[in-house]
Amino acid sequence: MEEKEISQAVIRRMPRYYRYLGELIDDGVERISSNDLSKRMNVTASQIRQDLNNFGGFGQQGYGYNVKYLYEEIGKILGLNEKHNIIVIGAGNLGQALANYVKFEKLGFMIIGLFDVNPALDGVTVRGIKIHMLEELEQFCAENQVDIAALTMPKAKADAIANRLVDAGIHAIWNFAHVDLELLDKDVVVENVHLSDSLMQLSYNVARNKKARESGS
Amino acid sequence: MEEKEISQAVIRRMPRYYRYLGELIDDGVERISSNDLSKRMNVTASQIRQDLNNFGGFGQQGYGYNVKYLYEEIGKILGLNEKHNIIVIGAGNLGQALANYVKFEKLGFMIIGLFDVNPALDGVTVRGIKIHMLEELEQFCAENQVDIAALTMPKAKADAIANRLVDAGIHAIWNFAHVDLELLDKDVVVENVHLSDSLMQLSYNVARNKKARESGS
DNA sequence: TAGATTGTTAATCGATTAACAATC
DNA sequence: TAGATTGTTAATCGATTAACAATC
Repeated sequence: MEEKEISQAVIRRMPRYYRYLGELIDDGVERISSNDLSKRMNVTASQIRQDLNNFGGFGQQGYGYNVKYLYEEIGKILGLNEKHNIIVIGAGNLGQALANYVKFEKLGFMIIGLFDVNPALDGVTVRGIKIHMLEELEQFCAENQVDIAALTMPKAKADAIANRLVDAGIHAIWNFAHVDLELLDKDVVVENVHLSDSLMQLSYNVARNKKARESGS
Repeated sequence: MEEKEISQAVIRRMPRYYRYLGELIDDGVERISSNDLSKRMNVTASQIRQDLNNFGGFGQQGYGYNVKYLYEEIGKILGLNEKHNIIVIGAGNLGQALANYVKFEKLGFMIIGLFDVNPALDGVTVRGIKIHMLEELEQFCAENQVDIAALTMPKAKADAIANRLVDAGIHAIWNFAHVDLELLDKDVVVENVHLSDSLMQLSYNVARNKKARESGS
């Protein structure tokens, strides 16, 4: 039963394959070779074949890959064959933006509740999703199947709430707070979205690009 | 004048160093060794020294690094010594959430305008920032110094608008639309934030973790 | 000076690319 | 069957870690 660990570098690329395959389906393309796909996606055909073969042989020699089949298989790999219930902690702008984003539902990620400390938001709904007070968190988790918690509150509170969530039995955190969560319990998956980090990376590349433009040209 | 290219793997880590150094300053710490920092950040001391030495020698043998100095130098590397003006295309939930996020301003990223096609939003302000109609885009760019454009509109429109932005002289795009932008002009820096990709990566790890828990325990 | 810790070179590890035999 | 294209092994490349001489 030894499962070989697949690197996160590979995992990070899977959603992109999934997206391109979805577009191919929309375009009515039935099959595609790793070579053709590599040209569209700007990666090497080798990488595509290596990546996919981490999970099994989805293609056929002399034929290539069946687009629809591969799309579905990658969906399964990414866990999209099951529904995931999400709660959002922090019903500020970002939290409400997430609640309003219908795209996630199409992928099977259902936002089933928002939580905040601001009494003015108590009972307010966003696209039909109710905002609860934070103190109801544990009870809500006991009464509902919650798979993922998205953290959008200020970083000062993130650690404490993350640990409350873990205690309430949640094993997955989508962290938008600008901290590295310190979770004593190791059995938790954290995915960070650090917007300001991303903006700083862009800023670095802007400066570098500008420099190159000024000297290079 | 040959500039050695620094890998994006290194660049991606710089904002994290910057954040930890900021916290050390808040804690009143004056100096730190790569070894102590490595323990806090959960990386190797070797990596810290290698990363920093891409940009120069900021430390001192037998002493370590001066926290404040290193913080400022990394800030400069990331371009935070200059102000950056941002416009946001798409004044929906996400666009407005970005406009409301004061954190960016503290880092020198000023959002100076929002753009949308919805006439109902024309002239509305978000935290004092005005929403313009999309057709005013070119004129706005001509009259204002715009450094970065954040794209938060539906993906169908993203490519066309990205090219308009490039034509209007913008060299940096912070792309939240779920497409890979195809920009004919190569002199543009793009940073992607694909929230659903990130969610799918989390979903994969949830499934893997669950499997491990069920068999492993 | 002795001790500490950097900057940097060398060794290792992992990820990507190339090559090709297997096979549809 | 001949041609195409995969799955997979081998080669290369790049990134991370270890080691240590330089030096504060």
